[in-house]
Amino acid sequence: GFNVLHPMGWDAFGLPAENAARAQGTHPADWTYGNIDTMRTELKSMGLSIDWSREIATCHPGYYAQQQALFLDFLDAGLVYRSEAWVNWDPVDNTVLANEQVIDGRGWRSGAPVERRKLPQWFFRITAFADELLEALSTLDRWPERVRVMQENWIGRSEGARVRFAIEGRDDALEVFTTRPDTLFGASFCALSPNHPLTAELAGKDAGIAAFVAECNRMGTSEAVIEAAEKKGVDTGLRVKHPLVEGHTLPVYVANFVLMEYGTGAIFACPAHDQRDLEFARRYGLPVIPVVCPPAADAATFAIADEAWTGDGRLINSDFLDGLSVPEAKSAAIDRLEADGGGTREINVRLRDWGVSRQRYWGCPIPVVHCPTCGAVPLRPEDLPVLLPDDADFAQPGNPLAAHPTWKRTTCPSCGGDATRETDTLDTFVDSSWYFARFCSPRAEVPVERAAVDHWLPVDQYVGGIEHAILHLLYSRFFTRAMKRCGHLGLDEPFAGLFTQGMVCHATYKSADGAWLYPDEVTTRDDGSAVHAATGAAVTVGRSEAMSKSRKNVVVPSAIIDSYGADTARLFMLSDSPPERDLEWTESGVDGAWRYVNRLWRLVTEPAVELADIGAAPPEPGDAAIALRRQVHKTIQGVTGDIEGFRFNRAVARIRELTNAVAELDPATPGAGHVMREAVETLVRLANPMAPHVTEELWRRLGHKGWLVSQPWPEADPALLVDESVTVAVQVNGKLRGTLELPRDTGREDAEAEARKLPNVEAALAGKAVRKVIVVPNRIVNLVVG
RNA sequence: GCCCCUGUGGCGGAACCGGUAGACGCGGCAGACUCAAAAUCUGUUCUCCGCAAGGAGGUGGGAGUUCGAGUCUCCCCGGGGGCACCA
Repeated sequence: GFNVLHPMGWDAFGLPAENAARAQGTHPADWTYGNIDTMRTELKSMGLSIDWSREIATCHPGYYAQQQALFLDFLDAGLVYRSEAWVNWDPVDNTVLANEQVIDGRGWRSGAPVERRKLPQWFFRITAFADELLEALSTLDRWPERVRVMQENWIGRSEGARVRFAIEGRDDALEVFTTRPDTLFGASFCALSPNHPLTAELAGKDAGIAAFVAECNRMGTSEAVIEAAEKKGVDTGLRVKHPLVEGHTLPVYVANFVLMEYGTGAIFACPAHDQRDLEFARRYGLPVIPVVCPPAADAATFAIADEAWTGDGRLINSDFLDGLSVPEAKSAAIDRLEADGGGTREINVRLRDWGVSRQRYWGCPIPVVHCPTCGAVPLRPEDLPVLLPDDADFAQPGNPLAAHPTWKRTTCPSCGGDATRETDTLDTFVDSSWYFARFCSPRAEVPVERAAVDHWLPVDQYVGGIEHAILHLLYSRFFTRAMKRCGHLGLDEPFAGLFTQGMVCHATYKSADGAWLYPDEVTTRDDGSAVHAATGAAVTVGRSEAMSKSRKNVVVPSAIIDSYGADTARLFMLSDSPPERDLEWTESGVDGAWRYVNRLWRLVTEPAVELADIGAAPPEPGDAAIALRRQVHKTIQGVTGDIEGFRFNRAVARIRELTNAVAELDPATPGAGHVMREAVETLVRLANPMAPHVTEELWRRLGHKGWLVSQPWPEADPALLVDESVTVAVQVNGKLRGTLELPRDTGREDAEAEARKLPNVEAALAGKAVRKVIVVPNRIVNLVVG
């Protein structure tokens, strides 16, 4: 009864296609469209009711041309810029690598040591929306809490102050960001990032500093390296003036633990209350002055040993801050700094602007040209699209677009002179950041038709894996806001409801030579050991993990559908595991679903009781028939609620319970034929979303015309949802001693009296005085004895 | 290190708001049908004591709140995930 848009599309640009092209000599487009055809066929065979008329592929010019138009709009709106940035550079493959593609400091493909390089890159100004993106998380009440928390952490807002330290003998000041202005009186030095501009300036004149910076740049950026790295630095010789203590100066170091990417790239250090600062201070013999006294400590004797105190307490050794709590002192210190011009209140975010340049062929070309006189010039909208050349050479390393002999040659839209195209393509996460909007008008000659998106968006129910919690879901939220700013959309949030489903997992198999094996290459012997089916060689069974092509622990849907049918595959996937949890794929589980589908079939085609004709007047039903009717209607209500709440495993369990009850009905019960028809039809209707094919066939066999899927969803009769009698648990001192069948809503006194009559209860009471009686109507009677 | 989630039979998992723990399924065991097997069907299946009726214990461990705790609180342990030299 709902008007539902349920489309499907392909996020089809990206590295795998390009790597396959390099490895197999196929064109990325051929490889990609071939895979799409295979997957479309498999999805269709599952019977997923997808609207294929809206199918899109992000690698199709019809899609990425509109993405280029959006890029130009964003550029106009100031949401795109070009800037130099440090990147991971693979010197063998001649490309930038994402952080995830750098393993132990080496390129994942080439194995070459990765270099840090500064390159001009295109950025989306996602930080312009940092506050909004954080604030609006609280409005996403149909999102999982943990996804909101993850985004909150990722944005990483922290409140603090920007503090200026005037440099002795110079006109400029060193600016630092701190969240602990309360500890300013405990400052014993300042430290610069090795990549700080001032560091670069000093390194030009000081070989010692230059050598230290070079050493830092050689160090990998991997977690393991950082973890093990010691806090090291070098004194610059510069001295800065303490902003709150007249005449007090602090030394300035370059330190390896200060990041250029966060804050101002420089810090002031209070070793007593920051562990890194403490380690650094101990190494270089710098003062450690406690300024926050823990609640349990004595201010007169409190001293720092090996651990910095980062908790709350009262301020000491801090002039006008003495005696204040940490939050009070933070506020008071900033007030003083603002009054003196020594600093300002500042909020910092961890979120960085989104670097979208990739030195890759198989992605959306960036619609910009580089002109020797005009610089980087965006194309005019009428110049779009910029299409990928079909004849790129994948045999050579590096970016095939840059290496193409003619593609990049063009003229400047501004001056008309010779110019070259931008050869970087967009990060594939850009492609997936607005596709949901494109589905509303998939063939439009503009990125989105406003009327269509106003009608359909936001997405009412989004479904995706938890792995998208930060990247895709944050980028899409940014894109929606950016598109709104450019007039394409009228809303801020793309996804009103989000459900994060689990992954399908399977054990992994490895042969003795370390090669991964597909599950169907492996058989299990009677003794439980696994062997290679063809050779009989021993196989190592690894732990179950998410199915992935690289580990070969995959079972292709078509194989299951071929042997069991789509209904069995669907039913199995829904049966056991709640959808947000990972699903362990086992053959035995599939067998169980297969048995159920067959059982349902037999129940309808060979019923134990002849089903009453549709519309025949029912006789006076027997008790068993009445009870089954009640269960039918409770099942309708339960399954409906379970489906709406994404508890598909519970819904399947309820359907199976009703199936069991139907099978147990005594055929001699008066009215059995009528209740059987109602029960069996209800089963077929409730099972239809899970197993559509067999239930449609059964619907016809039950004598109906037309499609079951077009029938309204069954509705429970409220009169049949309440039982006339209820089972009440009877406890003595909270321990179960028996149960009672009582008429619904039996009074407290009557319930207690009945409870006391139970033989077990009498024995348990055994003359003891009942001190207290708790009666929860229709549920429990608890007799408390002294 | 910080943050979040999670822990229930041999296994996947049920259990609304604190009220009969283990629904439903898988697997196992026993039986029916069969020459036999497969398929199917029936019974049984948390642990211990007991012929039985029944009793005792039991939701990672320990405390607490409560008439009553898988569910709430605190501490600890295990598993998973996120962030991380973030100032």
